[in-house]
Amino acid sequence: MDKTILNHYFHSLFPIEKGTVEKITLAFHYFELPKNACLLEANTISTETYFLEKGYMRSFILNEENEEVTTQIYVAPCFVNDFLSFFKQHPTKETFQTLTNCKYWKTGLTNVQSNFHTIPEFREFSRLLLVINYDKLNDRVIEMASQKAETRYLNLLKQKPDIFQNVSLKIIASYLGITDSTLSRIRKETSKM
Amino acid sequence: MDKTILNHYFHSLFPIEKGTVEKITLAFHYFELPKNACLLEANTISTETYFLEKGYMRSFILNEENEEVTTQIYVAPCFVNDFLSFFKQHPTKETFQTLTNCKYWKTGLTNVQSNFHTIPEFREFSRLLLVINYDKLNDRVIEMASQKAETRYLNLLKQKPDIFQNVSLKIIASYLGITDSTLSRIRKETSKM
DNA sequence: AGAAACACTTGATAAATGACAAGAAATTAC
DNA sequence: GTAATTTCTTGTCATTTATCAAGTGTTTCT
Repeated sequence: MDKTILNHYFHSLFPIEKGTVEKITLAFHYFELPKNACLLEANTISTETYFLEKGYMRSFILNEENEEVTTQIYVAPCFVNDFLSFFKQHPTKETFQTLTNCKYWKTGLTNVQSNFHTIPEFREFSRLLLVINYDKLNDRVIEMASQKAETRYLNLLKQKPDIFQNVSLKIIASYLGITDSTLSRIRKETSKM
Repeated sequence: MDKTILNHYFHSLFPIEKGTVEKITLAFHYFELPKNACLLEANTISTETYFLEKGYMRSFILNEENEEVTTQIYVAPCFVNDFLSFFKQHPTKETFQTLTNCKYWKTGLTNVQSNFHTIPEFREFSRLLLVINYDKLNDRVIEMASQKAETRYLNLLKQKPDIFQNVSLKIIASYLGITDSTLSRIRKETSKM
């Protein structure tokens, strides 16, 4: 199997020698999931870390009214993780679900731990992955707290335009923290501009 | 200087042998700041990591209208960091400011890096610190996207009751993503219940 | 002590968004 | 290919929250 995209992702985030990257990705295994499949279910413990090579997916939780609240939309290529569940071996709060057919690479916690403690570059990479994800989430909190729905929509449209061709508006709306009716109206308004 | 609280914080997050913790905190230095002082200014590069031993502080950004948006409220004891700025040596987006007199321990990036690469338990601790902070932020995004202001206020009141005695309502309001007038009305309403 | 700045509340009104329901359009299933 | 299901839009109306402005009380500064 061709690990070009996976290997390149490591390179792009932190400069690692080619041989070292290959050593790191040696224990990554390929698999695929069809559309609307479940990668990781709520209330289970995440035992693997996933690299999404191709496709779109999301994570969501159920609120008190049993409505699905989309917490994240993932666009390949990227790592997909419930960090707390994986590293602390806690049950997940969220469910991870494919939105299109998806291609993945996965590896287990044992392998991650072994690499983390023996390969300095992998340590740096791991930390950077967390730091970058933290920063993105922080930006999203700021946006949620200080921008109105229309601005958040326009930002998303600019940052991840392709999700609008691959993810239902209902899911995008719940990711933006609004109802699908409101998103529909916002789209109508902004398309005039 | 007494590093009891600092050392204990390491223990509480991840089980580390006493001697190892003392080795880790050896290069942490004590300092204090008065109320309304600036710990870390926007557009500078964070060169140190901070442990807040006592006091209250916040981070904030300026939005387009030059209004301060509080991004985080910190209650001792906890680590206070701009992760991206510190680990990637990028300029900060946020300003970190004391809200009361504060007591800190700090150490530089060189020391963190040295510990990270030589002390396995410190690596685990560092990752856990990031993971836990990521998870908290994630919970906040979910709350912002799915709960109304009154619910968010009541949750905050339950989780960090003491900030209401130590932080101005204006700052708490902007942390909740609402105006101070709205917070004032919510408090009036909920106090009747 | 007095002035200035700040924090908090409250009123009136407007804007943003949600709730619910119905219908059209697209997709999926058999 | 048709029925069933889901997605998206739109209308009406209710709720939530913002805006602006005024007034009171509190802190800070000199």
